[in-house]
Amino acid sequence: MAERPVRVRIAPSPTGDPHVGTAYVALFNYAFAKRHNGKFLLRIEDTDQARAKSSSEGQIQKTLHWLGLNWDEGPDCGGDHGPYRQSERLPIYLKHAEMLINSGHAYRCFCTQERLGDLRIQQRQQGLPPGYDRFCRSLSEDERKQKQKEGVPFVVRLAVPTDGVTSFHDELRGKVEFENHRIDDQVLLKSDGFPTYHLANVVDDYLMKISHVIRAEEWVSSTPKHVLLYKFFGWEEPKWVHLPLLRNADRSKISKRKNPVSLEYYRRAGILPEAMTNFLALMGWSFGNDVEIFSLKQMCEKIDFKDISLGGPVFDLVKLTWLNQQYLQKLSEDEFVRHVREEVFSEAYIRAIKPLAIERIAKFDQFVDQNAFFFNGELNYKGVELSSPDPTKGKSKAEVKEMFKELVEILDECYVWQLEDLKNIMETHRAKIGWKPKDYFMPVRLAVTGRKDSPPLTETMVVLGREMVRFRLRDCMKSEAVN
RNA sequence: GUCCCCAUCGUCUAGCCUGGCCCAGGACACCGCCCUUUCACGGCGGUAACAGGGGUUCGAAUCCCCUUGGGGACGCCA
Repeated sequence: MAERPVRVRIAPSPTGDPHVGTAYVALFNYAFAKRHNGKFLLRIEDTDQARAKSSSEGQIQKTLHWLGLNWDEGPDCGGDHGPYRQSERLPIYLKHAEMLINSGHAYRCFCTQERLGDLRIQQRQQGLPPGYDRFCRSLSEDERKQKQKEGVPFVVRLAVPTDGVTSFHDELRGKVEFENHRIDDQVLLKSDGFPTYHLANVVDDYLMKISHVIRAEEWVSSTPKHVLLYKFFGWEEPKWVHLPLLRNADRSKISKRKNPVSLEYYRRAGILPEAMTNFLALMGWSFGNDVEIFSLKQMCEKIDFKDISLGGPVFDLVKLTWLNQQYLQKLSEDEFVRHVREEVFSEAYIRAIKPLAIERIAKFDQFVDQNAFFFNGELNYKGVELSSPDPTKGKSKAEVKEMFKELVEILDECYVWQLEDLKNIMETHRAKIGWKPKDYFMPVRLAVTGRKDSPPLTETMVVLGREMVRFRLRDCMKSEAVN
């Protein structure tokens, strides 16, 4: 097998905020491309119509640029293998799905969501692994034609061989094998005509001449489906590289419930991009010779899969902070001033604060003290009274904590961070649990601002931003104020 | 539950492939000392790990097997 030119990609799905996991995988792809004089592409996987968010793609681009992970081909800059947005490639997937149907490697499935749901419940009850029972695979030609004529909605499924073994070589782990009878007949084309990840990803990787698929470990178990697709299309497989998964402190897969995962949060918190990429590089990879502080460029010169360890690394804010300090200390005076001006006291931010602050100050020298919480990251909740010591007059610590827990979860699902929506959300929540406004809003105010005398709460939350508000509520829940 | 992956200090890791140089090295955190009119930075030192059990071998953190533990996947999400 001749060595192909290195072409790798980061293929984020534009749902929600750009994620540290995306940056992590992007970093290794980028470094590997640079190391081998290859190309690094950005491809937007927006095939989930329900979850795709229009603002997200721009955020992803902005954030990757912030980190210095610039791509050679992508939706903004083009390239020879575009378009680089999957929603613009629909006919391609349709054509390939048809190719598979015609070659007998895929089939139309007319089963309803209800039937599939029932099937799953049944299988779970019987202790069987959930999966499609291949009902439609044995439909006769006439039955199939009849259903199509009637216009019954259908999906296209992969016809996985019922016996044999599918294996692949993972560059990090070696040979990984799966018995075919355990592989589900994966949906390739949804009933809305959009492809699933599996089809779109394989087709695009092939058409975009991707040489190495460097992605997170969560994909290992679906790789055999991808291998099968390459085989059925008669295409040469890429090299497979599955990076370890970033973890929460409890070692579960990193999640927004247990960690700030939004890159935007880290940027706002004053983490320098150099520190972030350096830190991410340390997750699973080591530079060698006990060197811990190195630039992206240095990493690009040295990256090698053999230096990646496979234990899932815990994303440790403390070490990130220390690393950031190292970079911060080395900033020149000009860089320092620029950063403080543009990131900490940016004009836009001060303008946003102005209407909230103006009523509460008589002299400018009061501005900083009154509004410090707009510029701080974590707050100190020591001695903050969120609850009432007298249970007849207010809520207990436990009640406040429970309320925060609920609110945080509501806020987690809140993708539009806008005044009216937020007001409604919180008012609805308050009404639902039947708390008096004072009992409800004061603890939230204290958690979010650290003080009783703040500007209007919801307005303040809007200015602080979703990530900071979520972070502070969570942080407060860990403090002695509610425990 | 089923399949797959993983396993060195609390955390990130070096060493493992090519057994001996390892009673296991570095970093973060923590503790102590020094510097210092404070704090921080910095310097020096310390506590702390080869998950367990079997093999193989003169010799195992390193190779093999089992157990245990952790994680991931099992969606018309990616």
